[in-house]
Amino acid sequence: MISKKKIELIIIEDNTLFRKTLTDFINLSNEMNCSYSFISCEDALAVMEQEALDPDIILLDIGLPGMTGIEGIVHLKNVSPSSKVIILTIRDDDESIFKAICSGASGYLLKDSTSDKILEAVREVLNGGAPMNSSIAARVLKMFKDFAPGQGDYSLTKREKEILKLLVDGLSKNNIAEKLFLSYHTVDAHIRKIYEKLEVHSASSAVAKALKENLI
Amino acid sequence: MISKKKIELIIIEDNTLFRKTLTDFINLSNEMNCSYSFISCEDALAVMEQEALDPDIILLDIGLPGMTGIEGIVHLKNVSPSSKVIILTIRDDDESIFKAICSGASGYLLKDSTSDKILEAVREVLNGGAPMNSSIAARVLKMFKDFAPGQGDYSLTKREKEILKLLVDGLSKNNIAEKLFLSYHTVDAHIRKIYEKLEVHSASSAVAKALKENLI
DNA sequence: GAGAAAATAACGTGATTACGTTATTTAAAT
DNA sequence: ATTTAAATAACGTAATCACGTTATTTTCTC
Repeated sequence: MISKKKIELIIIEDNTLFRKTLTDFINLSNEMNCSYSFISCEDALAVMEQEALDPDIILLDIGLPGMTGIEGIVHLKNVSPSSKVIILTIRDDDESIFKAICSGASGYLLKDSTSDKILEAVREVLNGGAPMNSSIAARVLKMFKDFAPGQGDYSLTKREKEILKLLVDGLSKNNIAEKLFLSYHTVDAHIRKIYEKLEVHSASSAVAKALKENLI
Repeated sequence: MISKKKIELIIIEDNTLFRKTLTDFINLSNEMNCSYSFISCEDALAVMEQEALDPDIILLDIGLPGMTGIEGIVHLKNVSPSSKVIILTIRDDDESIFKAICSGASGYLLKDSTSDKILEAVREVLNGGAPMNSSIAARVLKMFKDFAPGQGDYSLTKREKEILKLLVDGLSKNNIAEKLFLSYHTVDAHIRKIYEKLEVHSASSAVAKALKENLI
């Protein structure tokens, strides 16, 4: 039999039953291996540093004694940059999801996921995917939409957009004129049109509107 | 046998083979029904309006003759507001994903998904989830992170942040002075400090930096 | 091919800004 | 208790800006 290198996991989870069950399940498969599991990020970090662990995947709970899993992500990625983190938690509030994603989690599963789903998620992450429960995905989409700037359309022309872009970059009218090989007056005229269309009266406001509503 | 109301689907897809195969597969299940399928949004909209169709789910391709699926979402939601749209496409570029989400898609599947996955996705959407391939989810997360502002810290003081906020709102120095019951000179001094800390030389640049890096 | 919109350019002026420089009074930090 | 940082304020000036007004050329669009 050809021996293929197993996927190395570590689990950080304070619920002993859940941790043991999951660890056992993983070790039953012959494609994955979990030799280390911890009840806190602090423990995990200490051992990982000492033993130079570099797991493929870290399954991470959020509600942990000591630092939260979310705080832990950054530290874990520090001692083991190539590890991918999959959050495995009961928390499905927007803030947890948001922070986990922003801290660099590669997946986000709820604890009611079946063990099979969890193993599948591990495979997906290693394939560049970002597995998550569809209810989590729904929240992410909602937050995403909320962030996603209200693509207002002020029917700016190409030139106007170009000049607005340069305003956003902090250039003065003279700078812009130079850069575009235009007369100062032309740039001035364009900027007036921009102000008119955006209903503003200063470069700052135009820049603010451009950035807030993604006009560029 | 108790007859339960079936989930009503419509499919908008210009590839005939794919459309027929999927329609047949759906109709084989006894929980879903697809009596209408179309090759373009225009066709779908016309019939839906005329026959007052109100499907639970619309499976929608992006690359269609006439208007794109993405453009179609808004119109479809218009004639049938309660319908949920699941995008079913080969396109996995950021722009398509972004626009689809912003237009109100409830799910985003690639065409290489199995028929079973598609039916599962339909159920998930009706349960409030947002099914998507994990590769799509990964891109969404990436975009999400990119949006999620890089909380740069320029150690602005409370007052400086307050004034920066007002600059973003488009107020002039005099306006700000009035608003905060300060002398013009004080505001001027604060703004200079802000410029120094942000390493900029104009209000526009400060505003741009503030918005890009969420300093306020 | 006529009309509309966009892009180009000019002149002037009062308002506003950016910045050099200096200084006093609180409020933290050590 | 003393240094440090923050908040307040002032004067002056050259540069820049916002905006009223007008005008030509180029490029769409119907």
